[in-house]
Amino acid sequence: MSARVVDLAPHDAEGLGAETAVALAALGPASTAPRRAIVEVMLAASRLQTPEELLHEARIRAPATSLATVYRALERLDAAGRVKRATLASGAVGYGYCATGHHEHAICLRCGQLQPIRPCLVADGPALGGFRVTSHVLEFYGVCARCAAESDEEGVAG
Amino acid sequence: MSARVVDLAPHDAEGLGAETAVALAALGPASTAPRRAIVEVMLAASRLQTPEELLHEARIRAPATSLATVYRALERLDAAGRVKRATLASGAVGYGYCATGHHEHAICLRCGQLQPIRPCLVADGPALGGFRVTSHVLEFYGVCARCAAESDEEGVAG
DNA sequence: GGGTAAGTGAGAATGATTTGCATTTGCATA
DNA sequence: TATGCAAATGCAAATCATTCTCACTTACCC
Repeated sequence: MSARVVDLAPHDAEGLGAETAVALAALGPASTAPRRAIVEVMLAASRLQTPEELLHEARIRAPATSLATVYRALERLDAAGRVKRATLASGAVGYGYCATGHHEHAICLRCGQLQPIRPCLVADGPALGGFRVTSHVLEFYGVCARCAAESDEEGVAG
Repeated sequence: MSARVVDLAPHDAEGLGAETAVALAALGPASTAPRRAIVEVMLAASRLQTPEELLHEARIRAPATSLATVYRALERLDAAGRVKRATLASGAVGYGYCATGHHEHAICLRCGQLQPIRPCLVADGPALGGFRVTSHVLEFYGVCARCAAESDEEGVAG
């Protein structure tokens, strides 16, 4: 990557409305309360969440939502290439919404923060010795600025 | 990636002996038949294999090997950063040995072929807006040359 | 060769994820 | 606005990869 300047994309509130529509479309033609709730929760979050967490949040908006529906939604969003799944340091599995459809992220293993990287560092196009690339994933794992600051404090304190 | 020339690394038979030692060391101080079998199977394979497949192959070399031991080995190798885990197109989960410790691969979703990319396209070093990178993963998903050729034949035939 | 800690196999347990099915809901049409 | 139908849902049971338990075996150091 040499000295190329790369930024983490800021959380983009403006695009939320349009992206909500995209996500709902990925779930199917019907717009139901549980689907809207799940999609809104995932879009509002800037970090990976467990299915249980998603369920809890979604129930605030649509109380009858069930865990099965959360999984069904994740399955469809995943089929549409819009879901990032990762195992966090705690061992829990987190899911996050991937608005760009490009899978280049910085993932904090401490808090699950999921930040897209822009511009994309890698292109899909080139053939690798006859290998036909259909998609790619670039992930940087580590500790986000906030978690790093917290652990620094702990280090001083303890 | 612009027009940078990148190659898939050829399967490196010469390094197998040394790498076997590295892998066994990652499993612990004792050199047992099941461990040697599992490591040899993983190193000999150029593609992702399911735990069941690994067990089957390992039993050819060490008949008493059990699935639990395969998982135990995978766990330790993973802790050493030497395991690549991916879900294939079939839905099966495949594990492969990652000799370089660098996780830059081309993965064929059809047959599970796992080829390291050299040289690495990405460095761990740079800070992403305060994000401390500890590791990264770059994966190109697609269809390897052989599977592509096969599906072309099918296309002509059918 | 003997002692001991580590490694192992078998099977049970676990827990995330998926599925079946009766019921409910959204949406198009009358 | 009322109605019909297909899609969506909740619940609970089923599935299945993975992990754990424990009695037994093995590798390794002395």
